[in-house]
Amino acid sequence: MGIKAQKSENKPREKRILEATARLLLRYGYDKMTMSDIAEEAGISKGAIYLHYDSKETLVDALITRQSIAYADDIMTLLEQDMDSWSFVTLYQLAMRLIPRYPLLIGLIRNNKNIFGTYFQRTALDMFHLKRRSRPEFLQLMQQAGVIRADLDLKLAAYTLDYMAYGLLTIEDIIPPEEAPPFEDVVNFFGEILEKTFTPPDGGNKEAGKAILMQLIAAYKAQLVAREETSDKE
Amino acid sequence: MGIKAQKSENKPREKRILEATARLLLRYGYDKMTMSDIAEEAGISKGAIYLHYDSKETLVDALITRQSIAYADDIMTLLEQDMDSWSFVTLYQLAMRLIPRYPLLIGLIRNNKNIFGTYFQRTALDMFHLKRRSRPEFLQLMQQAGVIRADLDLKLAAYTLDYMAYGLLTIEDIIPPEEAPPFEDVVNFFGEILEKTFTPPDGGNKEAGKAILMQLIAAYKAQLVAREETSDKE
DNA sequence: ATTTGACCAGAAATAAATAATCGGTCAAAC
DNA sequence: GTTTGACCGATTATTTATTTCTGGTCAAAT
Repeated sequence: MGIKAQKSENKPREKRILEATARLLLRYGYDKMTMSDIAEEAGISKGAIYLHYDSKETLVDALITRQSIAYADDIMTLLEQDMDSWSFVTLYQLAMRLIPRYPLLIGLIRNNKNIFGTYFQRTALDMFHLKRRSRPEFLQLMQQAGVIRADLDLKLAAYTLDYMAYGLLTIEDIIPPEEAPPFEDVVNFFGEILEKTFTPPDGGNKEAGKAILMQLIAAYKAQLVAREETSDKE
Repeated sequence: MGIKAQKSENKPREKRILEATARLLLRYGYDKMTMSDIAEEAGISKGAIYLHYDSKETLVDALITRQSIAYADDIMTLLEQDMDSWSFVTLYQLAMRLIPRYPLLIGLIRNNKNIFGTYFQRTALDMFHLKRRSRPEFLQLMQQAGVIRADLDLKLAAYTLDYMAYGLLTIEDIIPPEEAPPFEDVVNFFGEILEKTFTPPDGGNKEAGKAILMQLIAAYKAQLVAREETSDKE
């Protein structure tokens, strides 16, 4: 494992391949998008793609990993900006506010067959951290730090966060976006709900909570980066 | 319109047809379920079905209407029982608590193609009140009665109720039910969230709110019954 | 008056044969 | 060392012909 011929180090080209793939995935979907399409969109030859990735599948794997990292980065950046007004809720609010920047990740979470088609049958989905849900263990750390109400059942809280987030991402199947209130407002109210329901009245030790949080996100990102670096097949 | 040959008044048989249809819809789905299947399951001949319904489509229309009425009845019954401990939230909590009794209605709300298949292409979906979402106008009445916080943006509130309910009904696509907390707990917590977020601190005039509510549900049910009675095609 | 089930035409499924496409390779070009 | 694109086997799509099935009807039976 890992002694496969190493891949090209031509980073700019790699980036263009990934960007082309992202565009075409959204436009055509996994099954209709051909490797030739990608090459053309990226302005290179088909063979060049295989200088970077072993297969169509691993290419999409890499794209997803890349976007997950970017998403985590986005969240961390804005979390740091929000240093002063931070609460436990900020993380979830940011996660919702920023996810529209990554329609592919939305497609992943939603199991959008239009976008991913047979890719879902080929790849072990749960390898992606994204597919995993809010972990009660994480909430427990937050609770111990005092930024989540002590009397909250954490499995219930995690489940609630999950279905709210999922509902927010899928409700467009029922309500056309043009009938929806501004997304910004929806996310703000979402945060208000969490604040009123999950946060203890006194607010808890916000600094401690935030420290733990940043640590966890950094660990998560490190995990993603590690996967990106061992992207050669076994 | 309406001068079509009137249908059989054999109510017990009608009921058995509808029950058979409900079972087979869930087992086979609309497209795989044949009229002969239904006849056999109901223990009658195929022709007998057409003594009650003009087509497969109107049969399913009728079934949905029937179940919608039953659902509304269930809610009203339990609302009346809850006379004393009532709050604005009770309605939504009951609606969620009772909906699992009506898997077909869940399928409708979710646009479950497994169950309804091509039926969705044939029928104007929005004829079903169920498909319509929380109406801000309804919330406005509740707000005027004082059982909803005065400072709440009602379009936002309606949208939030919608995506929460939708998320609750669809999250099983992501989280297998056996990993979920007891549904009863989830619904209770759902109610707690609404209570904390939507209800004014003083609780408002609950009697007034409840009176309006019962009136609206009765009107809704009357509308459904009316449709059931004019179920002959134009 | 009711109820049935054989029957019909159109729709849908199946099968077979053929054509087109695509993921991936690698000798040749650069 | 890099990059390319013609090429290959396998999968997938298209076409055509054939068969089966199904929603709906109605003359006959009850």
